Amino acid sequence: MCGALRPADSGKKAVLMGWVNRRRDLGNLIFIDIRDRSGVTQVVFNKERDPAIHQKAEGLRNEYVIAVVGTAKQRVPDTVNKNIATGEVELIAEELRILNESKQPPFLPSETVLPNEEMRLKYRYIDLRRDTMQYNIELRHKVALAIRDYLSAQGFFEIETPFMTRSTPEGARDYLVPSRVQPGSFYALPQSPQMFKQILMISGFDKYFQIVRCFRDEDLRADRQPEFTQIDLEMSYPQPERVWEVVEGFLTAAFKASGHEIKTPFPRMSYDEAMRLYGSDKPDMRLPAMVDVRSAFTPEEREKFAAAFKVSPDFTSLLIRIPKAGDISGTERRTIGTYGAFAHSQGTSFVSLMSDPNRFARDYPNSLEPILKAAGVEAGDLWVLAVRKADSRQSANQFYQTCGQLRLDLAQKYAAKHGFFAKTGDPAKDYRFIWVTDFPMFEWDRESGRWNAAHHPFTSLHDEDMAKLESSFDTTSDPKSALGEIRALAYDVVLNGTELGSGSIRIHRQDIQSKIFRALGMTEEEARSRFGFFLEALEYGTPPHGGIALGLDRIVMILAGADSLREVIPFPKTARAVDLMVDAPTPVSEAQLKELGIEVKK
RNA sequence: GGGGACGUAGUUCAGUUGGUUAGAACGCUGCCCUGUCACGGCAGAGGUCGCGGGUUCGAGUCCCGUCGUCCCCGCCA
Repeated sequence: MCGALRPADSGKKAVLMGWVNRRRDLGNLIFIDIRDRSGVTQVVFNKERDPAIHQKAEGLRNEYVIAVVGTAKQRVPDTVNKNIATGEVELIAEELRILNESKQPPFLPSETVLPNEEMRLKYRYIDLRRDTMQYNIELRHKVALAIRDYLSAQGFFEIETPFMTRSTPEGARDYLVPSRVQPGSFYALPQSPQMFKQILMISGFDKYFQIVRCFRDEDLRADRQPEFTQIDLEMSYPQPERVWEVVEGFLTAAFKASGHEIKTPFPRMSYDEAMRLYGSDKPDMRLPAMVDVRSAFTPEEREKFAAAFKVSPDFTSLLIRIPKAGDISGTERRTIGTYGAFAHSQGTSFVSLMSDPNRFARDYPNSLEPILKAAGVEAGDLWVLAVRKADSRQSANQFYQTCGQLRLDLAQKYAAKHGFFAKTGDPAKDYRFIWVTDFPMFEWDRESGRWNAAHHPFTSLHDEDMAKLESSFDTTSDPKSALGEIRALAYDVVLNGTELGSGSIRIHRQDIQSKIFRALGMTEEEARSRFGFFLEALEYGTPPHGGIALGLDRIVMILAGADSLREVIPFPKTARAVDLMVDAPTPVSEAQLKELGIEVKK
């Protein structure tokens, strides 16, 4: 391998095969860096020593594939290259074979500046030759392997489930596959193997996992691809804590595989708390929480503030703190709230911001100190007070969420100053995990005017909330229904503000499952027609069970320090869900369509 | 569906107030060079300024449309 030679090998014969990474032609002396996935080695062609082979080497160009036979030699001290692992040796070429030539590539893998992503994706095979991509793909392999090994050792079976299955209720849009044998009918690609893994529990495979591709036809983001890989698992008879333990176990193994020792158990926080403190159900714990400072106002100044901002006297006032943002000009301060997700979410329309410390000190001199103290503000920190406009129809949670977005926008803008997103080498700081628990069971869907399952309709609820469920059947089309207060036995694992995975304890009794469908405004007949097979299965002795699924791509992305899933997926799709290399999707022939009984509207 | 950024040589970019022949670096071609390692030196080739339309005496530059890539909102049980 091209990255393997060491001083101890000097004098040995070696055969290296790989690409010409760089050539340095000094005339009678030619150096070639030969590269494969393991690294690079310098090969020397000396005209004096061997004119024939030297002449052949003159014809070498970037990205030619060659085989070199030679003798490894320790370099003399002042010619050592400390930048590469093989820098203390070189290969004295004795035989050179050109295995294949290369056209001039649109860009070179050895180039330090990246071409734009369109180019990288179109010529992905060249892009993947680059060090970082080779590293990321290797990392992905190691992480997946570590997880497989861990789960297998814990008694989990990896079991495959169908890709061609039936369209699932609710959730994301399905990718559909037309049936030729039954024209007009379609398979759907799984958004997740949810029902199959529950069926596996009913089938007695009490510990299941699968590293499996899932498909969702929704718009893409940097951390969302239409096909992505989940670490999916399910087990019988667990408390949530047991599921968390398994996840913490395989994440420990996965992080160890990439050289990081993480600490378990992860901290836990309820959904309500996460919303109040971070304005998000996936809090980024690397940054300070938001603090409600309303009680730190003096009574008089609270009145004054409420009047000035036209809010009721018991207003919620969140202080968002960005540490060490340093001096910020008035002009810059006025742009707060005009960029990023906060502006996009129309936060400015119902959230008022106060971000001028001088003005605040002037108008509320007696409250300043207690407020800054309550929020832990230190010199050099940027802080913004956010209050909800009185006439707003937005819910308290929407207010928290919007403030949470502002918190992230600001943190991103001043990342270079506070440095909380930079890797320190200390896993306890670099990787802030948290379990978010007790999600709401249902969420109101304004468009369809009914309640939806927040997680999915097979999620269990807290025993104590059962009464609320049973008393709410008359209010299933009321946005103020008590359904909104029911807590699910659902949990997310979050890392640095990214949702890694989501799971729950499932419903294992048919009578409770029916009640959930009723709450979702579904009649018995509708439920039967949509997943009758599943309801029937529940009636044949279903053990209590629960599980979770984690995004492998996201885990690897964070470990790789990448900003996009495309850096850890060999063949990803663009924001318009196009594969630029193979040019998919494409129209298909009339004949193909006809066979499937499909007519395309133009 | 909506908002924003970008699109100039093979690649990464610069291109002033609209003004004569559109530049640089890397890559490419040729020549020189025996210790380079992002080798160096000399010479050279390489451009439908994404595409279409408009304004203008004159458009890479201004306007409209369109296509593509990226980021975000909506969406993502």
